[in-house]
Amino acid sequence: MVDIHIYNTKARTKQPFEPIDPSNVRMYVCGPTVYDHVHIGNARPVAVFDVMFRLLRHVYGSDHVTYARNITDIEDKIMERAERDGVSIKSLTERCARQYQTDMLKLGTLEPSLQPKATEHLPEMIKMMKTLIEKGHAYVADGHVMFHVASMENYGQLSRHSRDELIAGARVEVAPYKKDAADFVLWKPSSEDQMGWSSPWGKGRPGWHLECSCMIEKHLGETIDIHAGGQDLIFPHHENEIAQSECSHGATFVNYWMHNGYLTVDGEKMSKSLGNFHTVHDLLKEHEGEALKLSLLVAHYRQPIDFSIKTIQEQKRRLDRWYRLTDGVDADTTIPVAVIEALADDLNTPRAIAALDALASDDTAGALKAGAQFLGLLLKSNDSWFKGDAPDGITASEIEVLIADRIKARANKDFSESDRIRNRLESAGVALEDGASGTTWRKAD
RNA sequence: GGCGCGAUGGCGGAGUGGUGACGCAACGGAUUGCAAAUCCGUGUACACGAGUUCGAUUCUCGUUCGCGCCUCCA
Repeated sequence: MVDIHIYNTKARTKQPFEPIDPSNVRMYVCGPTVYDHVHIGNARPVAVFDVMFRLLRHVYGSDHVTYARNITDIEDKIMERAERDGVSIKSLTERCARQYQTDMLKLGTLEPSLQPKATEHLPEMIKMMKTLIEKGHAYVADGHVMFHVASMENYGQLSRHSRDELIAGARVEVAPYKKDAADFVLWKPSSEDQMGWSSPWGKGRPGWHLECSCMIEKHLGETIDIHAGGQDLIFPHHENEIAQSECSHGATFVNYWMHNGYLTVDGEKMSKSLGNFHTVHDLLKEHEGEALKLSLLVAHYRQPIDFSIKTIQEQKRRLDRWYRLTDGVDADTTIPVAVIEALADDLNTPRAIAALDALASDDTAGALKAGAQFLGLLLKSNDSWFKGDAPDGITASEIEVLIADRIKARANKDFSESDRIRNRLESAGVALEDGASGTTWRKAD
């Protein structure tokens, strides 16, 4: 049995991973709010924790891991966007959720076991709020249901923020209905024309944190093994999930918290206002999904990544090399130990990739293929990888005709004609390679 | 202000108390009509200053610089 070690945010240290139930290891990852295309930063946790999912399946068996990744389809930004675009909330969220799932699959990630949606868990949310009110952890004020932070002894255990610090550092105006500046919203009132659900406290909608607590409890149980997401979620999102869940059921909420580092562009956080915003959807038009995914895995997940197109191109070249080497080679039936060991050490993907590079030679191509495919790479045929859909403006058969003409010219030592044909193909985006077994072509980079 | 993270060669990026991971780029060579692809070869990197040590890029302290979070952003 492989020993997995995980850096646990709760303990701020690397710990051996011991599942609650090896026959059902449970992991939850915070997914996107669906109101637009997701950006490449949103894809980082998806790519990273997909590797975790694969590793857990490898170690505990593919039928013994449950991985849930939620879709947040209730949020004020959704309402604003739907109104701006004049579309219904439902059509907006469903379209975006579908697009998200399609794009993530193109990155070569596995489909999670479950993809629960907030809108499907209103009864559970109402039930949790009732429990929290009964137990004195929440109160009703001015149409809101608020979580009362002071009612929880060890609030702040994950982020290491004390309630006092929060109040001292508060940057926003304290809403008048709050008993305490640190209190947060479980439920807020909706006007007639806003999205909302009926509840014992009137028509309203849930606060952001409540859905994750409820979906985890319903689908995975009161205590789960791994909860993951971006570093920015540590506070307030995950801290408040802990508060809601542990105060409502009393059990430990999560044993291992994993948080991926930020992805920046030119050293700055990606944001629309800075104009450095790259959506996965757009990137997939220009770049291979596998190259995109590898770009997200070349750095350790807890390190920041300064994203660039150059990185994608570098990873494309690495994959080109791996594809050439493994052409026509069957993948070994076992995954290289070095790859598994690297991943088991707190998901050290750079080391796993280096291990694959070390296997990138003719006599270990089968191992390379097995290891790469374990990560969801090298899954295409070489034809599809190098040729893909024929480049714009020229068909594969036209290319073959020109190659045949060029072979004739070369046989006649008519190199000016030969080069003319090659240049013509090059300007059409086709690169030629004269190998020992003849001339082949591929799409130029 | 509070909490936390980081600084490795031209670039990306692991790791380690004592032989320069790995990849990209660059350069030289082989191969090629020329290329491409491939193969062989080439590199005195660990922000700065102290300390601990036989020995520090790795441990400790300090400095500088950069970044994130502090109520709804992965």
